[in-house]
Amino acid sequence: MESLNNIQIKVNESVYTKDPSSSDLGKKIIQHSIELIDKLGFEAFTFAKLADNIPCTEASIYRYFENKHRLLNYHLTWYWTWLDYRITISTANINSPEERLKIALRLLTTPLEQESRIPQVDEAALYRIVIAESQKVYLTKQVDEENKEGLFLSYKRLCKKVAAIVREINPGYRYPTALISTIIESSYDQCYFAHHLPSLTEIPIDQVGGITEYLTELVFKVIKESSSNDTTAHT
Amino acid sequence: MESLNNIQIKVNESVYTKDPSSSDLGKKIIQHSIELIDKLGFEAFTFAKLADNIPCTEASIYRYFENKHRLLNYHLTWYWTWLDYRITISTANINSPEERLKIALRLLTTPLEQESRIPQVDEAALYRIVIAESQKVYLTKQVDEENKEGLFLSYKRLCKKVAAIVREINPGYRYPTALISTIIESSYDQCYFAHHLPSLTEIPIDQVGGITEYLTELVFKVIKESSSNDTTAHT
DNA sequence: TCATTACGATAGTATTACTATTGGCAAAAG
DNA sequence: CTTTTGCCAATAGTAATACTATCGTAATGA
Repeated sequence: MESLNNIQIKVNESVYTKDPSSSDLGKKIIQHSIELIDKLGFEAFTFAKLADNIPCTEASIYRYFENKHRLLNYHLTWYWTWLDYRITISTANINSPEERLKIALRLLTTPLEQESRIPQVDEAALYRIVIAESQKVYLTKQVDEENKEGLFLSYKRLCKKVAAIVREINPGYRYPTALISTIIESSYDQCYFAHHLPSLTEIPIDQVGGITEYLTELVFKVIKESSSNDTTAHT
Repeated sequence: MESLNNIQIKVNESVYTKDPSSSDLGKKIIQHSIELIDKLGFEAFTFAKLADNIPCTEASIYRYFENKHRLLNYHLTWYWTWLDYRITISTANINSPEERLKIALRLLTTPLEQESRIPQVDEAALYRIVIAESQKVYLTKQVDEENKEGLFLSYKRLCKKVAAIVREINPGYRYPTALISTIIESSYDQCYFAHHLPSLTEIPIDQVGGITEYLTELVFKVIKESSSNDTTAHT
């Protein structure tokens, strides 16, 4: 239950050059970069534009983050760490693994609202960044090195934690981690599709719990113990 | 069965400025860009480097494609159109919708090998591009405009076609299109994870049919008619 | 033969993604 | 009360990127 210590959401040191939570400028970088990445998209976002917005100099930003990729990683790491924390506190003291899984799935698949106890973070904007940009953080030629540096630990921890609940419910299911990583990615995909490519999904934008319902139903059907299984793939 | 006409795999006109299949240089652009994008990754790939490789001038490439995004779109459109075609011919004359779905899922989730009847296309490299870069084609700030231009029709057609089989098997299932788009994206994700972030999946790199097996089992469990359903999400 | 198209060659521009250096100011240390 | 240190602004500069524009010529085709 180590995530309970992270009330302030500490991000892995290898993500940044200098800890942005340690200074005023650092906090402004975080806050303004969320707004700007959300507004411009990650491709069009640059440190020069961010510096204009804060305002400060480009060079100062480079003292906190090696490049804009690391900054994106910071935001996602923060988000996944915070999710992990919320899942931990929401499932504590609940015995039924089915109930715990339902709670975890709801938290995993529900867009952030501005319920925020966390000040100065526009959580709705952060969630839009997660939806639209999160894959770009590992779909690069530097994945393997960055993985060695530990830049994806928060995501892995999150998957692992929820997969463990699946394993509790049905120890015989062969793909718990794959299932949970599938669910996380799908919740982002389906949310994006609902907004931009609606013919790829039945889930409407406005229906709040739509994605949660779709994916919760999916997970429970998939992990339910089946008497016999006639779906072996190869012909 | 219109896809049977596309034996040459025609790509939607709005993707390119000038049809690359109409000239030698165009074909070289296609062929060399597959190699280069695969080698460098889409971010580091530039028209200048492609021009050096072919060799030709940068300006000449701009006569075929407005920018590198459109070129990526071309490759993915080509791939999805070809997949659609292969699914069509492989499922023709098969009565059982279950059997047709299994075939479609196998084609959707299996990496391309160099079985190629299509000359001068490095299909293994193309498949690596699909895995690592396909999301980047719609995760941009220009999605909505590009969608209006019809740049994602091939993908939508593919989803729709397979979702129709799902609907045949279980007309009561509420999310056939969402399920298929989930499957397609997941097959790319899981393949990528297996290679670069193996702790996010149980599927090993070397096991050829692993992803197909995982996803086929998942789909059939999900669409199986269930007598009663106690997995409504909200607490 | 005349017009078109295809392409190469060359040139130029604004922006991006950095790196490097200098120097001021404020807080902590001696 | 100094001195050091760390933090940041200001300035400068660079190679690469993502284009756009113009001109000339060879081949194609009607």
